[in-house]
Amino acid sequence: MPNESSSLTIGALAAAAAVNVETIRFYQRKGLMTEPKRPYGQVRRYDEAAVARVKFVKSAQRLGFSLDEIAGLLMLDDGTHCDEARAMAEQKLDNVRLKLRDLRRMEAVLKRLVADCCDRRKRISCPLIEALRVC
Amino acid sequence: MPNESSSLTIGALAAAAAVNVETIRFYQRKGLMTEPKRPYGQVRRYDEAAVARVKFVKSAQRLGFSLDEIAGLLMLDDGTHCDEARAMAEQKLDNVRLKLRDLRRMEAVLKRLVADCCDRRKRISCPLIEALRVC
DNA sequence: CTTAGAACCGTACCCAAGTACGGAGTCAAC
DNA sequence: GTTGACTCCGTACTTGGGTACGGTTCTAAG
Repeated sequence: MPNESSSLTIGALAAAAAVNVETIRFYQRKGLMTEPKRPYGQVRRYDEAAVARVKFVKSAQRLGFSLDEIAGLLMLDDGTHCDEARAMAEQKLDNVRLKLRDLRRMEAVLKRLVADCCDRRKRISCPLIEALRVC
Repeated sequence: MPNESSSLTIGALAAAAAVNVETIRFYQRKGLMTEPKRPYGQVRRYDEAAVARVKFVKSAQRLGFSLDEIAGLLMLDDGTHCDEARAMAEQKLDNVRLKLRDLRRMEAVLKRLVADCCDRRKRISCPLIEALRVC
């Protein structure tokens, strides 16, 4: 009984990555996951790399990347298409830095809001909207 | 002819905030914008605060907040419900800090990818997935 | 062997966040 | 006072990212 860690069924993979089984199948249809071989008859087996991949997709999504963009990011990773990969990475990097800039501003605003909120001596006007107006 | 800056039609508002007219109407239906009075017969007029509000919604969206969350953020702003506002702001702040952490990691990874990409002496393996695995 | 619980597969359905459409009303300019 | 652009409103459609369903096939345990 081959009980290597690299032998997860789709259900085990989904559980390990904390997503729905249907989500795995959806990602396969979208090309975000390759469908692995089927060493035991008709049932596919997945390894730890697949778990990492699904978790990566979920992380990148939380950062606001679309599945199409994530597919692009994942392609950077295969070693070939070096120039394209570099160009994409540079563009994503700009993208990420813009998000960072906005988020830092948001952090500052929320921090101030929390600090000043119930301090009625400092009457706050509208720091939230004000802070993001400069975009 | 009252040409005050606080007298935009919906079309002018949409243009000023760089969104579709339908989006403004959609936000009104969602309660993200209040429908203003109609000083000239049947046509609504908007002011600069409305422009700021729409831009705020768009900024917050880029940071990954949903429209429902943004509605919550905007309610923080009315001065009342101080305790709730504070609690929401604190929760959002945690939220924002998590995003910042992930994005910084992503920035580092992409930076390295750009630097190392075409340098075949340093054979990169899989920094992208690796970097976000720890979530 | 049988049989319960997965996996497989296609198709249908769902929600969020808009976008498009079409008919009716309004307004400013000519 | 008509024309053309704009507004209003309701309803329908679209896209992205899944979820659910239901019939069939596997597979492992009893």
